[in-house]
Amino acid sequence: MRESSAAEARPYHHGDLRRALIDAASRLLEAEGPSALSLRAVAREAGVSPAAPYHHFKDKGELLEAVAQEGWTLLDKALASAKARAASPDKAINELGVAYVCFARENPAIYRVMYDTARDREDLPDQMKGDKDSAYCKVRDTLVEAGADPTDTLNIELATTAAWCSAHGLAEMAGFKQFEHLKEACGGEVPFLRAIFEHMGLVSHMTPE
Amino acid sequence: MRESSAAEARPYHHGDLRRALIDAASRLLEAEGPSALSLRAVAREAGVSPAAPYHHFKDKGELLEAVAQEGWTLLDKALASAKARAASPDKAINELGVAYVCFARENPAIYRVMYDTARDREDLPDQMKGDKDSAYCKVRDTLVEAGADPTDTLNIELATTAAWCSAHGLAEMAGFKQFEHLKEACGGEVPFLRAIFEHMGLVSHMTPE
DNA sequence: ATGCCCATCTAAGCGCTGTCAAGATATCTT
DNA sequence: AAGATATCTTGACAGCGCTTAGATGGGCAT
Repeated sequence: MRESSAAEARPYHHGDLRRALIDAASRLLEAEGPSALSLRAVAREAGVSPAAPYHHFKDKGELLEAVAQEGWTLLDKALASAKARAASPDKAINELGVAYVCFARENPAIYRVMYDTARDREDLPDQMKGDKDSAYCKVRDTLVEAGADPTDTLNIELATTAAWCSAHGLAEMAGFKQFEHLKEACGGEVPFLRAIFEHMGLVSHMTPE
Repeated sequence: MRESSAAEARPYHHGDLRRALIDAASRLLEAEGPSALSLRAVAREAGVSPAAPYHHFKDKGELLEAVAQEGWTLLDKALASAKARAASPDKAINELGVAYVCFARENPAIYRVMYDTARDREDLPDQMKGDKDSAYCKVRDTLVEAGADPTDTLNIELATTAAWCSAHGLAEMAGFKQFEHLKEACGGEVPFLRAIFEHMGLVSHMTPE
């Protein structure tokens, strides 16, 4: 009776059906889109009966939450490597933003699931907001490194929130074809994103000029 | 054979089932949430058989598109009256932003449907982007009135897009309970929104200082 | 090694869904 | 008055999420 730990190490019949289901769901999700994903299809993809998933997840929502968790982990990695790549601290925020949007654009289905499950609970996962080196804290620390006053916590939190919301809004809208001509005028999608983030002026309001 | 015009004036049996279905859908949507909305429930609410809606809409998606259309019209009105209320041009953009987010927070279900249907087609409705006095143009004009150079069209479009994305991101995230303490610290939801928009600095980058 | 326990998986079924085809009914046109 | 046509209903199909009951087989105590 040691399956109370976070992840069952070695289930019985299938090997690791929980893992297989999450993978199958991610696969179908990115292939068919979030609205087309059914629990039965996931079971089919994993080669088990339609009722099998219910021994590993309370319901469909819980499976999606597990998929979303994976997504937040991936996003965390993407942001970490973007921050490592950034040349100077005051350019790092916009680079984080670009990396954020690129992640969302490259994994549209999982990105959608991440926010859909979060909104259902009106609660962002700890992974994003709570942990010491979460994505949120990465943004906040970057703002401080860029010159924001670390003692003015309200202002820092507001700025971090502003940055996050901007990136999320851009991530959701960058796919609309109305912006195609703007992307071309900027010379590609990434330059377009950079230009938008510069317009948002996320740093200038934090530094004591 | 004059039903080819935008809205059937006076259909046969029901009176105006198309209208009644849209209203019923809006009602159920705001009451039960987007995920709980079924076409059959809409028909039930309108007092007709489950197949009746198919004489007015190709499928469920087309009904939702009609509901979304109503939403864009409502949003347009909200933004127009916010702009009329604004004291000075350089404060108007942030006021538009606050009004935008308030609309989304007061009509969460319809707001979701607006963007869900738009994303399905990767295409925003003309009502938002195309028309001469659409919501998009309202934001752009406000930026010009606040001092942006109207001849630099690329810059204006980027700034308008940046503003729109920021507002949309904020609208989607303002519901998360992680931000409750920030709202309290700011003295309410609207002051919180104002503070965030100020951090986004949407105007400062447009005016030639 | 045997036998029990229980986790895992399957089979079958419930009520729901979106959608369609066929038929009934009311309105418009002539 | 009669035919055409738009509207609405009935009945059906496949698929969905989820539940219950039963089959299967690995882990563990004896």
